[in-house]
Amino acid sequence: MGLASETYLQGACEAECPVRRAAEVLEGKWTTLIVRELVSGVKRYSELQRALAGISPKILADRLALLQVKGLVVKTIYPCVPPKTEYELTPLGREMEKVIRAMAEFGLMLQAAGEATSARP
Amino acid sequence: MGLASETYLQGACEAECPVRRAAEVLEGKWTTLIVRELVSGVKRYSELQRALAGISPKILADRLALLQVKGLVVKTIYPCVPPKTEYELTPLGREMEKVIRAMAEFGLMLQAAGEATSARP
DNA sequence: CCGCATCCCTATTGATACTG
DNA sequence: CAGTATCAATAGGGATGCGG
Repeated sequence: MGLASETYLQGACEAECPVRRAAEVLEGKWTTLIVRELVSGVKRYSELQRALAGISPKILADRLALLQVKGLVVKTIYPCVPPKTEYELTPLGREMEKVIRAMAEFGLMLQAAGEATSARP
Repeated sequence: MGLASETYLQGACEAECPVRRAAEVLEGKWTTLIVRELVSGVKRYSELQRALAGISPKILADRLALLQVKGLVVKTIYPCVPPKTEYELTPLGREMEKVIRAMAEFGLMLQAAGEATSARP
C-alpha cells in the first residue's frame, strides 16, 4: 500500500470519488457505531440496542435495513418463539473494519488532545 | 500497529469509546469530503465550494466553523478586497487523513462490487 | 465580486407507545 | 424479542441579501 494511494486525494470530489462513495454508505448518525459492533461478530437486534446506549429502535432498524440493501449486512430470521434475528457483516461489509480502526485511532488522538487542554490549572 | 488495536473494538460503545469520539467529529453530511479537500493543502472558501459540487454555502460555512471550534481547522482572514479567507488543517486535523484514506480504499471496493453486479448481462 | 448571514422550508432523527 | 406507528425536534438545503 501507499503507491497509488495518493490519487485518492487528488482533484475535485466528483461523483465517482471513492471517498464520496464511502461517505454515502457510512453517512447517518449511528451507522459507524453499528458497524463497530458488528465487526466483532454476529449480533442480535437486542444486543445492538443495548450496546448502543441512546439509540432509538426506529433508527437502529432503519440503519440495519439500509446496510442490508447496500449489501454490507445480512439478516437472518429464525422462525421460533420468542423471535430471534441475527445481523452479520458480509465480506464487503467487513471491508469497513479498516475505516472503523482508523476512526478509533483518531478518537484516541482527540481524547489525548482534549485531556491535555482541560488539564491546564 | 495491531498490538493493542483489538481493544478499540471490544466491549459496549460507551461515551468514552474512541470510535464514538471520532464519529462525533466526522458526523454530518459533507464533513469528510471537506476534510478530504483540506488534506491536500490550504484552500479558500470558494475553492472548497467549487470542488464540493452540490454543497450549499450555509452547510460549508457551518461545517468549517464546527471543525474550527473542535481544533481541527484554522481559518485565516486576509483583510483585502476582494475578501480572502483560507482554511487549513491543524496538526490534530491532519490525523484525519488516515480515516479519509481508509474510506477511499473502502470506496474502491464498493465501486468494484457495484460494477461486478451491474455487469451481469 | 467574495464570503458568508438570514429566512424559510424539507428531510432526517429522536422519544415514546404499542403490536405480532 | 423485534420491531412498527405516531408525533415532536433537529439538521440539511435553497434563495436571497449585504458588508467589505
